[in-house]
Amino acid sequence: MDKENFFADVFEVVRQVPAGRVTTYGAIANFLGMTRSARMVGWAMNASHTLPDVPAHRVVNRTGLLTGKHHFAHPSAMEDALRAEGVEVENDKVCHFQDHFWDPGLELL
DNA sequence: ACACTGACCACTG
DNA sequence: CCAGTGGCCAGTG
Repeated sequence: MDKENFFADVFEVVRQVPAGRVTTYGAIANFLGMTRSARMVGWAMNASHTLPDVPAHRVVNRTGLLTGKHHFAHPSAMEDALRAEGVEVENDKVCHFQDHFWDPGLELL
């Protein structure tokens, strides 16, 4: 765990998220021990484009809202990708979010 | 070197 | 129940 590996940690966790599942910034931050730094997690996702296997579209806020959809190549890319994986998205929000929620510290651990 | 911003979350009133 | 405020880390102007 080096100083610069903060992003790598986030990317790695996100990379472990199975298709059809969604996680939250807070869950990742909490898993890394930075519950209060959830903002950093989202900001780290900004560098996710540097890696090919970082499904940022599976990362949403704690309400299941696709907050970062506007940061994708296309605004609809996020919900489109989620729908392609079987995740129901309505009004830029994940339906049955609780059912699709994937906690790294609960299932990954 | 200082200040502001950012794909957020939790607590308090 | 809804609104407001604080906190965290790192990067950029």
